[in-house]
Amino acid sequence: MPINSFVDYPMSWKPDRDALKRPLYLSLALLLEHDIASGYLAPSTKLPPQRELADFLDVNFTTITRAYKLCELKGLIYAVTGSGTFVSPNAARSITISKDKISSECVELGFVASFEQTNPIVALAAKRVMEKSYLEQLLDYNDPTGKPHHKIAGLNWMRAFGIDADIENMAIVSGAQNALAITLLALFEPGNRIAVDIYTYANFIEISKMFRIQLVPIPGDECGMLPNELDNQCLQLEVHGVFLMPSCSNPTTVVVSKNRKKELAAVIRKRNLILIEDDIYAFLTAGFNADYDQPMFQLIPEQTVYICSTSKSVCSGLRVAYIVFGENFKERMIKAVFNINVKTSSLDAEIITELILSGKANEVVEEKKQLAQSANHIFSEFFPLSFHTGHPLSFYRWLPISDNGDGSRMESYFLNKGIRVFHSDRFLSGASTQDKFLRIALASTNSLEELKRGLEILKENLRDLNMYDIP
Amino acid sequence: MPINSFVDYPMSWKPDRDALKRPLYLSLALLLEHDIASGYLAPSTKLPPQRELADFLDVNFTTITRAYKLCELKGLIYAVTGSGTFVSPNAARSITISKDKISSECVELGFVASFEQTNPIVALAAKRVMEKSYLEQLLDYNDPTGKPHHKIAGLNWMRAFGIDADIENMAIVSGAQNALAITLLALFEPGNRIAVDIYTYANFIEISKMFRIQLVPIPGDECGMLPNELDNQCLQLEVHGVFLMPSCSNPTTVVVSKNRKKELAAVIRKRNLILIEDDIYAFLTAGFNADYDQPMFQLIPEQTVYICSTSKSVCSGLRVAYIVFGENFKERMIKAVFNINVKTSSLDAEIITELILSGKANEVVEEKKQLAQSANHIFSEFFPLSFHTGHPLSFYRWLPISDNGDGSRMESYFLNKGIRVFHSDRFLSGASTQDKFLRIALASTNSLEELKRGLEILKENLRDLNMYDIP
DNA sequence: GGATTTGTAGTTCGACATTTT
DNA sequence: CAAAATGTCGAACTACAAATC
Repeated sequence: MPINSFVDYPMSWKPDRDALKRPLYLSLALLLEHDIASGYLAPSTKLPPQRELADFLDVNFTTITRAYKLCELKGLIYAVTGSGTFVSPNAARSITISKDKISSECVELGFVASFEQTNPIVALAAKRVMEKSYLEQLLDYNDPTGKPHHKIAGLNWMRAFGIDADIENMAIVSGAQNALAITLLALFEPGNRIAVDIYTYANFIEISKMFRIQLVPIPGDECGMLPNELDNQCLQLEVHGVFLMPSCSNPTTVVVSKNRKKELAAVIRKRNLILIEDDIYAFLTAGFNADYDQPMFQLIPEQTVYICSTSKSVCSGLRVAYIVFGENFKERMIKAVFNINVKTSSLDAEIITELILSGKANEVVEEKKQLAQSANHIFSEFFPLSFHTGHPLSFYRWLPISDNGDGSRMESYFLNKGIRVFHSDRFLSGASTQDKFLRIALASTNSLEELKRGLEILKENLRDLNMYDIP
Repeated sequence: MPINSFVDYPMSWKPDRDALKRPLYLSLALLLEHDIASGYLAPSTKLPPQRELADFLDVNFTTITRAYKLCELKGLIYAVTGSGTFVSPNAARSITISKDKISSECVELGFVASFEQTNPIVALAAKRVMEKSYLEQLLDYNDPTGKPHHKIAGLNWMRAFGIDADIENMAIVSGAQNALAITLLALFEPGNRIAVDIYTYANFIEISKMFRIQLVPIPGDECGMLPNELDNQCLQLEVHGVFLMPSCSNPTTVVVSKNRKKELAAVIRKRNLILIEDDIYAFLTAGFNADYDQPMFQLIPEQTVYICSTSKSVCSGLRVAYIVFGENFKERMIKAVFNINVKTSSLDAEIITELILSGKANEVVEEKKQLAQSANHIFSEFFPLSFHTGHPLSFYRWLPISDNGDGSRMESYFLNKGIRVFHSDRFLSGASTQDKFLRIALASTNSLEELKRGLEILKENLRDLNMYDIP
């Protein structure tokens, strides 16, 4: 195609030449950002190639590179060498998932909570903590990375998952999300790249955007991310890290197999990547899954930040997570903990510690597992997916649908029908795919009865929309 | 001076030509970083001008610009157009201030705590909270920016300082440092500039470094930052924000006067800056200082993030701070709260709320003020500085010393003598100054007796060193 | 106060790698 | 498998702004 073809084949985006001010690259980036935000450029639209747009605007093509790069860092577009530059699937809206207020009529199948029915046990432990003679010592600035006895309890807790570490190599922080923020700030720089599953934790996508870290989507199979694909991407781009949730990937429910962990660890070692291992669902997998051996941290401790939150396993409202890291990350991690938190409330940590040491935490876990089993059973009755290979106790399910429409419109549709669900578009780390899914939270209703009501609505509407064609 | 003068007048830094790999700019930056970290290039060393070094290495001078820029973003060096490029005073070490373990023999006059003697009152409130019938509701994922009744209590609390806002325009986060991290992530980008006092909060310097935000030091007088100087800097550079602690600047104890607030607000409005108003010491100033009127937030609400932590006023171990922001920052701020915290423990917020609503928080404040008055009185007996113009109840004092040595060596010296103090170098936002100080924490000893012991050691040693020549 | 020194910022150039055709 | 399309990255060029002398 000749370079001047834009007369015959109109470019998908023709910025107004006269609207451009100097500096050109900035002005151009702002124009592009505006046209994406306003919806004028729809997700997945292919933008003009750098050279073509440069020719049209009569500037050097690397000026376009710069403008595109700015927008790419903001997560608005993504570029593939050889193919072109495209508007991101999630460009126009925030995909942050949090417990927003929704109508109380509405059944929550979107945000994943953690069977809050077990909280009375936690409340009891909180009361016991208040009887402690050393209560006042929990109220000062000391021990910013956590009181020693809190850390030891944490190590005890994680030993069940196979973690073997020293209290010097860990810190207590305010939940998994907080741990991710600390890790990204401590070990990565703006412009760095982190490899992730094609569908990955939506809040990780969002926080990466905020920190200007680019995600590199890596294909996977039913055993997790494919080591070869990871290795290939590292050859092609400079990749600095990998983010994985091996015990139960969010949103796909994939469990990384023992062998796959070893293969992935080998690539990570070879390519000298930093592994962020979010093992929030370790309690569901260790001791349950026959194939489970140990976290990846144990395979490559010097290159791993292991994150173990108690918000799914014990209690979501007490913001306590453990971070475990190798010696070479220690200084940077601890500095980031200071800079983001100063410290985490020792009171919350004390309650979790009390639960762990008294054995009540295990009771809670058992009860949550029971509830998860029941919930998954209910789900399977509504949607008997013969090919479900994910975690059998997952707190959410990944439901394939046939759909070509807009993800957010679909979510609104269901919201109107009385249930909240999340469309797979929210979880896309890169380009759009053919296959579409809904993530259905099983752990967020007040009762299993309510869950059934929600799934009933879901099934009916999927039938009506002709989107669920599996028997 | 001819360009080739490096033969006659040796350059302060002559990187090994052969050690350079491609990419040149990166390799050069790493070399420079190494030579600074190793101490080979001492703080305040003037580096060769870009063109001179370029000539020496036979590359274009903008390649040097790039290498220098990289190091500047890391806070290792700073550049002044017309004057040259210099190694930062704090380049080689981290200045993060946190409550590290120090020998129990040692008197803590470095880290500023908050008269932890009042914590029994807080412990009582914690116990009362556990009796609440709605305890379990504090343990779930709901209300990520804070429960409505917690927010209302926060607004009540801040009303005493002159804050008038809506619960929609605030969030509860985990302490002031956490609030700063959230604000920087939400409203600034890497490479942005924030104006600060020449001596400013050390942890703000550190966190800005981590977020790759550059600080622009602005001179001030006994009423705070000078509006003209701020205005001038905005003319010269693109400045995006200002960081101020108007009620009692850390470390200088300067209180920004009513009029100065207005003048500064005018410049901030004119230059369209974002004001980060860290008002952690509002409780010491509002209702005490006759000149006090209201926070700067009230003057320019649409351009301000107001941060009000309870860790100095009520309890340091409960990590609770309120952030108040205008409508145009709301969306970005709330998103950042999700991405860094998900939420702050409602249990901690409930205890603070209980303290506020029961009036006990005010009791705590009164007790801390009493202690602060006594501590300041003791300090003045040891060091009768006639010219002390700062806050009379400040939790720390800013002691001028005559010294030309290395700040960290001086700190070690005192540590060996049995006290921890912080040298003014830690608080430098830019180039070194002539005047040197020590920041002496008054609120961190277990008793006023211990404070006296510490000040005794301090005074003796300053005399021995001939650094304290004021009667 | 004008020339010089020094740093900043936007743009262009060229070599190169990958993907598509 | 070669050619074309497309994006990436390091380096150079140029205009300019501020500080110094």
